[in-house]
Amino acid sequence: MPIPKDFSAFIKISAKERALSQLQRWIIDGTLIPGEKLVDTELSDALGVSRTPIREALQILEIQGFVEIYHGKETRVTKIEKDDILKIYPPFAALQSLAAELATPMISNEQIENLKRINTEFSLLLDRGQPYKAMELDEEFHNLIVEVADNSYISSFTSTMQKHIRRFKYLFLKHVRTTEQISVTEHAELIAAFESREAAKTMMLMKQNVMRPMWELYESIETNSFRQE
Amino acid sequence: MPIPKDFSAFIKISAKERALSQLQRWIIDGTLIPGEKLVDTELSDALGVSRTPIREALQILEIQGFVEIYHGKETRVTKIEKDDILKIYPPFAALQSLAAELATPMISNEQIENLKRINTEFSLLLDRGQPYKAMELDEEFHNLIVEVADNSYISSFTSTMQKHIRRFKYLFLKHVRTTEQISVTEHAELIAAFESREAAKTMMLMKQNVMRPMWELYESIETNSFRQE
DNA sequence: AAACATTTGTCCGTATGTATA
DNA sequence: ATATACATACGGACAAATGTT
Repeated sequence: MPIPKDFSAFIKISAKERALSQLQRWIIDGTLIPGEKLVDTELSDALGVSRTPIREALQILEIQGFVEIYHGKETRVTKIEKDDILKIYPPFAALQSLAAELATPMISNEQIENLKRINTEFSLLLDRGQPYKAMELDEEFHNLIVEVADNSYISSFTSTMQKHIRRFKYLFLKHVRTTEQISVTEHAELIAAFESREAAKTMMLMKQNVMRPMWELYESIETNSFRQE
Repeated sequence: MPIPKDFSAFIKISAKERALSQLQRWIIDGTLIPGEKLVDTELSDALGVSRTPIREALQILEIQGFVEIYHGKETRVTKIEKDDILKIYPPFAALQSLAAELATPMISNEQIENLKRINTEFSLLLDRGQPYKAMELDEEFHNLIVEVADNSYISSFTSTMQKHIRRFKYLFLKHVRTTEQISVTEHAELIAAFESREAAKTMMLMKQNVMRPMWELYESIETNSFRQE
């Protein structure tokens, strides 16, 4: 029996990849706090790999905007403040809206069924009071649309932006209480617009669905209510 | 006399930065052709640095979408085909349009004068038959607006997209004959909309000014008229 | 199938640069 | 101003993985 060589369960993940995703997780969930100094020798001890993959991971994190490397001096987790939310959301919304536009003529019935399934699950998790899980389903909903849009430039950028948004929620909200049931309704409207193939409508609804939480978040945050070096 | 330590002329550029910008240049101008295999030892010889900064540069180029690293196997310059132009422009236009919207209430009279100056120069270069120089001025025009929008997420993404577009032009057009005089007019209309602070109009005009060249380019290219491995 | 050649991935020592006493 | 401590940047050697003969 022929076994495919790179069957996903057996893909070997490199030390660099491990370091990258671990550091990313730590920065997003606040284990590594904004402004914290990162020393590669310490990180390499902590993660059990040498300094090289750590450094490579840090370079990538710098490009993604999660750390700042002061040439020859030091490396720190990027700071973040309340008003940053106003900078992150608009470009994210613009590309999500574009993704919706591009997806409108492309989306299959099967994929629409999938969106419905995700939205039902999303609603259920909100009812059950599982906001973290619900957030993940919301992300899944949006990512499926990006996938349908089939544009690697959009997907790579939105994936990074989504991580920044997630970090923001983790840092500023003790309990992620985003996206109330109104989002479920918006999703349903969006799905209906996909079904009737109204691109202008999907664009508008998508923009709304992304931007509304921005204002809710912004107003629910007291200034300086967050940990920082 | 006190000499500022980091006066720009004396800033030391790291080996990684040099390698990155050189490789980027080579990929954009077609010295390194699509699909070409990149061996880090060869590159380190060619650039006179060790493998470490080369590898770091390649990681960044991978994120930017200029090379593909096949884990443990090989690294190649990304391929590109005629239809890619249809994927690159829309997200670029979406963010440029957003930048215009954000810049509209922020732009100063001085910055508007600057746009006019750039557009005049741009027009002059087109008349003189200097399309490369003209392209640079066009980029300057758009970059100034992005700068005014003051959003690092937008600027980092658009900067990468602009490089992809430039690469596209270098690979597919023997003589960059982009942006005829119609673009000068569009810029002038855009400037007028900035002056009257009409955000909806600047958005629309910006989108048009970015997307029109896409179609012109697309139709001026015969299929498979480009070098590739 | 197995040894080889090639290239990438990782480790770690050292040089360089920066900040502090 | 000089020396010292510290962290990063770079280099070169070794290990692991892949493809080939």
